[in-house]
Amino acid sequence: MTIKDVAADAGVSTATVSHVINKTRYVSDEVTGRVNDSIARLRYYPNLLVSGLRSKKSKTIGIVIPSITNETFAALTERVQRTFFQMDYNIILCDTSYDQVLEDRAIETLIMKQADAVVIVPVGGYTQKMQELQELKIPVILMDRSFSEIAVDTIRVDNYEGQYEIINYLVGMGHKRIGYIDRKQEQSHSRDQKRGYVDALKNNGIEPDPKWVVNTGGHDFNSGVEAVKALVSRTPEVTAIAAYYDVIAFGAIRGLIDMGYSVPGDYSVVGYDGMKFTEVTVPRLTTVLAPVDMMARNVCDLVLNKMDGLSGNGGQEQAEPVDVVIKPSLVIRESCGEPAPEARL
Amino acid sequence: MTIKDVAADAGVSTATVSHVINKTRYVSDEVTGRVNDSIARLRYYPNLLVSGLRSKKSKTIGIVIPSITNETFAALTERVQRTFFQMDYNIILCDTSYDQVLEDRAIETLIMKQADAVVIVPVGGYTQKMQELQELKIPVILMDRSFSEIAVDTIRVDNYEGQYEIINYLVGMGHKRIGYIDRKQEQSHSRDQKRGYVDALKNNGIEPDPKWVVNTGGHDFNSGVEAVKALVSRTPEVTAIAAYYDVIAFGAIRGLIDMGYSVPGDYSVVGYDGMKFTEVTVPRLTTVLAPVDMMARNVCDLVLNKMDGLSGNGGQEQAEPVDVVIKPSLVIRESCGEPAPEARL
DNA sequence: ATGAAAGCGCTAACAG
DNA sequence: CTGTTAGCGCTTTCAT
Repeated sequence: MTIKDVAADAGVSTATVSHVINKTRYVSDEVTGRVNDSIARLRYYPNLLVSGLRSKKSKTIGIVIPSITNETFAALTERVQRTFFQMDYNIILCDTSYDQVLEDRAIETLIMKQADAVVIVPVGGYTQKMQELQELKIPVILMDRSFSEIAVDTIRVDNYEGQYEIINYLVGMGHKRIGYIDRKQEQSHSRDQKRGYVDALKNNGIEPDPKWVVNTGGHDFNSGVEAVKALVSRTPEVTAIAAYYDVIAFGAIRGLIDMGYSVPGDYSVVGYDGMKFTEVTVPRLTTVLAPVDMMARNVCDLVLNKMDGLSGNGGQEQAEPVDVVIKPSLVIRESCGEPAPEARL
Repeated sequence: MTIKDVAADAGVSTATVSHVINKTRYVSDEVTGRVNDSIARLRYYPNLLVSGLRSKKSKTIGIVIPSITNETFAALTERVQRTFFQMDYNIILCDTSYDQVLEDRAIETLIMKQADAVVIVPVGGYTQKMQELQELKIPVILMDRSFSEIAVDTIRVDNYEGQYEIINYLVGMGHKRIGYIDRKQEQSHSRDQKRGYVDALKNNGIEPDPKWVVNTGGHDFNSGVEAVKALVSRTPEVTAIAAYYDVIAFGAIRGLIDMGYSVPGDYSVVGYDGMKFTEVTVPRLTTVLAPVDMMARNVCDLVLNKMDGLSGNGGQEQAEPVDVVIKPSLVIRESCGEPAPEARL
C-alpha cells in the first residue's frame, strides 16, 4: 500500500493525498472525504522513513545510556520517551553496557539513522563522536557527568550538595565521627560527592579523618559488605556510615548485622540515589534522591529548544551551551538514629 | 555529505561507492582505497533511512512494553537490544504506561517507521493493531501474557509451575496453613499463578481454605502492608505467607513487623519475580526468579527466524505459531523458617 | 482547488 | 572491473 494506491483508489493525485494527510493545503471537503475513506479502507500507513527523506526530519531521538537496567537511567528514559512520543517522536534506545566502543558505535548508527537529537549518559569522557554530532548540527545533550570545559549542553546532579546535606543531617543528629564508603574516583561526580562529605564535616568544625574513609572494590552489594567490615574492624569508633550508593549502603547494613550490630541502633547508615526499593526495606533507608523528573524535564526542554532553534535561524549563531545543575533532595527515613551518649565525644 | 560528494571526491560513480560500502561487488583495491579515503576525509555517513527505502529493511525493531522502569521488562529490553545491536539492528522503545490507547498508537507508529519486527508485552489482550501487524507480515511476538487461542507467537513464563514450586517448598518445611496474597485476577497469568498455589496444597493433601487468601487493592508496597494486616488479624493461624509479587512480599514483611511479629521467626514470607533488591535486604527474600535470560534468548531467536523465514520462502507458508512456556526457578534465601512446633498441626 | 513532475540519497539492474 | 540510470514512496514547487 503506497500513496499511489490511495491516489488511484480515490481518483486524485498523490499530491492531494499527501496534502490531506498532512493538512498542508486546502482540499475540498468532498475530496478530503474520499481520500480519508480510501486510506481507511486500504489500511494505508504512510512510510515515515520516506517523508523524513524529504523533510530532513526523522522524528526520532537517540538515547544512549550505559544500562537500561539502571533504575535512574530507566526512569529518565521513560519520561523522555513519553514526552516525545506525544510529539510524534520515537526513541531509539542504545545501551552501551558501559563500553566506550559500543557508545561510539551507537552514536555512529544514530547519525546514520538521521536522529534529530541525541541524549547521552556517557560512559567516560567527551569523545570524537560526540564532537562529530555537534559538527553535524545534531543537538547533543550530555547527562549525569560534567564536562564544564567543553562547549556542549549538560544536565547533571549537584552531587556535592547532595552528599553535603546528608552528612550535615547526620552531624545535626549528634554524630561526630562519620565513615564514608567511597569508590575509585575516576569521574568528576565521584569527586564532587566526596568533597561534599569532607566539606560538610569541616563546616561543622569536624576535622575529617582519612581513617573514616574506605574504598570499595566494586559497585555491588558484596563490595559494600566487605567495605563496612574493613571500616568497622579498623575504626569501630565511627557512629554513622555514609555510602556513595544505595546498594552499597545495603551491603553495609548487611555487613554490620553479620558482625552482630544493629542499624540504626549501633550504627546509622545512609545511602545515595534514592532507588525505589529503599522505601520498602527494613529499615527504610535514609538517602539522597536523584532528581529524575527535573532532569527529564530539562532534557526535553533543551532538546526541543535546540531542535527548533536549528530550523529557526538557519543554523547560525549557536546559543551558549547550557550547564544545568540540579540539586537532589534529602529523604529522611529510618536508617539513622542518634549516637549512643557515650559515643558523642 | 551524500554519496554523490564521495563519488565526486574519489572520482568514481555513486554505484562504486555504494558497492565498496556494502561489499556487494568486486572493486579493485586501488579504487576501494580511494573511496574509503574520501569517506573518511569527508566524514561521510550513509543515510540508513534511504538504504532501507530500497531494500525494504529498516533495520529497526520495535519493543512495546508497559513500563521500562519495570525491572523485568528493562532486563528483557536490555538483552534484546544488545543482541540486535550486534546484528546492526536498532530498537525503537515504546513505553505504553499500561495504556491500551498508547499501545495501539505505538504499534501504528512502528508500522509507519517500517519496523522489521515488533516485540510486545501487551497491556491487555490481543488487539486489532496486532492483527494488522500480522496481516502486513511484520513478525510479532507477544510476551508474558498468554493468548493460546490466537495464532501468534508467544513467549511466557510458567507461573503455574513457579507458584506451585514455592508453595511446595513451604509445605516441605512443615507449613500446613499457607496464606496467599493475590491480586485481582484479570489476566490469565494471575489465574495460573493462583492455581499453582491451590494445586500445590491439594497435591500435598492440604485442603486450601479460602480464608487464607486476601486480595490487594493495588500493586504497590502499601497494598502489601494492608493485605497482610487484613489476613493476619483475621486468620492468625497461617504460618507462612506467599505474595504474588516481591514488592507485595516486602509490604507483607513490613506489615508483620508493624504488628510486632518477626520474619522468618513468626511468619515465613515468600515473594515472586526475583527482583534484584530481594538479594540485598534483611532478610533476603525467598522468591521465584523470572527467567529473563531465557526469555530474551527465545525472543531473539524467534524474531530472527521469522525475519529470514519471510525473505526466505517468498512470504508463503507461515510456520505454525509457537507458544514457548518457560519455567522460572525457585531461589531459596532467608525469609522462611520452619513453623513453630505448636503450629504444626 | 488540484495535478504534473522533479527530486530527496541510495541501490540494483543493465551496459559495456 | 566500473559507470548509467531507473526507481523506492513521498513532498513540494510550479502550473493551471
